[in-house]
Amino acid sequence: MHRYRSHTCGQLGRAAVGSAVRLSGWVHRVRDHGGVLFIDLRDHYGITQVVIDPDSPAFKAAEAVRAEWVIRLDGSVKARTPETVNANLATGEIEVYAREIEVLSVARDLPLPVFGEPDYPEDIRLKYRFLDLRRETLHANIVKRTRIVADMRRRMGDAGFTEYTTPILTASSPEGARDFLVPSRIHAGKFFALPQAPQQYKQLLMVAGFDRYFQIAPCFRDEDPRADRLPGEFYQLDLEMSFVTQEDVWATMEPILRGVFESFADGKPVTPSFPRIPYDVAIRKYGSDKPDLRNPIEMQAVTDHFRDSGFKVFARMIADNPKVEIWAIPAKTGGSRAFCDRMNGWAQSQGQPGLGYIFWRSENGALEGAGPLAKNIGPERTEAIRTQLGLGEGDACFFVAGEPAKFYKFAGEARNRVGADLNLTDTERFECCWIVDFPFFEWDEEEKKVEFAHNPFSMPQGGLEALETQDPLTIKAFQYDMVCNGFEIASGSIRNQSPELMVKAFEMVGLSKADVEERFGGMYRAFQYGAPPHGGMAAGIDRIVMLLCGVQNLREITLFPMNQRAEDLLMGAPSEATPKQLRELHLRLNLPSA
RNA sequence: GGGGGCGUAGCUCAGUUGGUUAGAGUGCCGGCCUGUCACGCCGGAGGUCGCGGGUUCGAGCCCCGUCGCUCCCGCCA
Repeated sequence: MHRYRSHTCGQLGRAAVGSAVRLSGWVHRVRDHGGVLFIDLRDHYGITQVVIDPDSPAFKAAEAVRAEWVIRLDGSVKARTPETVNANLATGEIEVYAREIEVLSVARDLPLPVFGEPDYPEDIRLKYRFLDLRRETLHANIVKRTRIVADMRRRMGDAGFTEYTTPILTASSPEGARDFLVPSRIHAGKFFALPQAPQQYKQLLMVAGFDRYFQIAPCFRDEDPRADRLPGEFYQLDLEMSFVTQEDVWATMEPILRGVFESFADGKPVTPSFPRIPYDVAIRKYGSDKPDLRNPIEMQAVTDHFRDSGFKVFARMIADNPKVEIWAIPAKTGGSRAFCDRMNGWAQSQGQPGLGYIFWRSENGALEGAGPLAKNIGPERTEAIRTQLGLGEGDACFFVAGEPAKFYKFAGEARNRVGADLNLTDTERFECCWIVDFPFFEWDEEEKKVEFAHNPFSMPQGGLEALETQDPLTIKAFQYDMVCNGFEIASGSIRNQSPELMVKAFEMVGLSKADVEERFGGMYRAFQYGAPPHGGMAAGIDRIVMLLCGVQNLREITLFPMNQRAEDLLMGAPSEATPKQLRELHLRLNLPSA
């Protein structure tokens, strides 16, 4: 018999009854009845109930074991009597009667219980991550994550992609996030940077003639964390294709990512065909470039109904500024004063003056719009708004006014809140879409100049001619995101591989040809020696796994995450360097004074 | 860098208007218990009320500062 086990703790069932087995695992739980004693033995695969009778030679040893000790035991499999079967356990039809127990490793008092998974402070969970990871939920999430990544690899391979690895020690990129720097010993005073993404490498791979690259790529950015953004490092399903239009990228990647979602959604429906929503439309309908389409609410402009109306606040805003619009957020089933007041209060807590509303009720058998706005604008205009939005008795509508560019974000949040509070948002599904036609440039209010809206690598729609003739702020890019349930899960573009076009685009944001050569020297050089048209995207693996595991925090799907302050409490990173290390790296510390 | 929330037993939390010896559940230790699977019953240990200062006859509670955790804004091409 094997030194440690003949079976795993998740393996034994009715078919094994009568056989002699050897199991090893952790003591999950002990139930000591004085006479008979039960041990739930746990390993990666499951839990098996072990029974130790008083006449068993193992009884004395069994009385001594404590939670999370590692033991090996020999025993025989017996069927449970019908009334003692545990339907909640995969092995619940049997139990193992132990005759010998060997303690392989004892455990001190636990700083973090495994059994029961009670809520524990984040710092203790991270310091004792090896215990935390034994807990069923987190353990299962990590396994699921690995299976999702394996599934992505398989689907990418099946679609003709090949995985190439790119350097981890690379050059600092001037655009984008803050880099992690690694000092060079050989080159005094110079630094490598960890890649924020393999963006330039994958484009160079296209120039080098490798078609259809992909990589499960580690990415490093030294930015402050969020619940959906880990500090330091994260992973992308990164890919690039040559001789493609954006239609080709969508047609290739949509089935792959839909397939991944369908395989791991636990039966929840996934959008069968992802709608393609232009950026401008998404902003107007949903107030966001990452709309949650589980929420059926679509906003509409109702500016004309308030023009010259009795509601002077809005009417005056419209008259004074041609950019002002009034947007309506229809709220089916929200037609109560309590709900409308609650939304109004929430808006004020968000720093807004308030949130105007109308709600419709039946008065003496007639449908009537209620609320201060309805009174001010009168029944005709109220009815016109109701008709436009398709609302009825028991429904409500909220209004935001101003320049859309300034309020759309708040409107989008209000839309989310209405959908959630009224249970209009169906949380038991995955609703995905493409957001397309992102603007190429945007207006930088602080610097008072045009700036790249996303990145300087994407191709402007209309090419050189558009750059030369069009109002820059109306130029779109071949730039797209994939969005699921309100999260941006992927982003990509058709790249600008023309040196002339790159220089022109940079000139428009106030940079010179020399700047292009300095910032993207390798790539700019490459584009002058036969660059294929190419494009691709990168999907955020951590966020996708988070969605599929149904958790709100990336630490629930990451093996060894850092805390909010970007420290690894288990390994004690970051840590101080020795004087010798610093000397070799030609570094001297200049610490902030306390 | 800025803002919000939290900080009382190992853990989750309660703690009245500022008033006697700061409690419960859980975990831990000991005892009892032959069918439990969140086993049950009895007992015990366990507290710098985050830390420092202030107000007060008296502070877990009020005030000021500070530290830690967390969420958000900035940031994240």
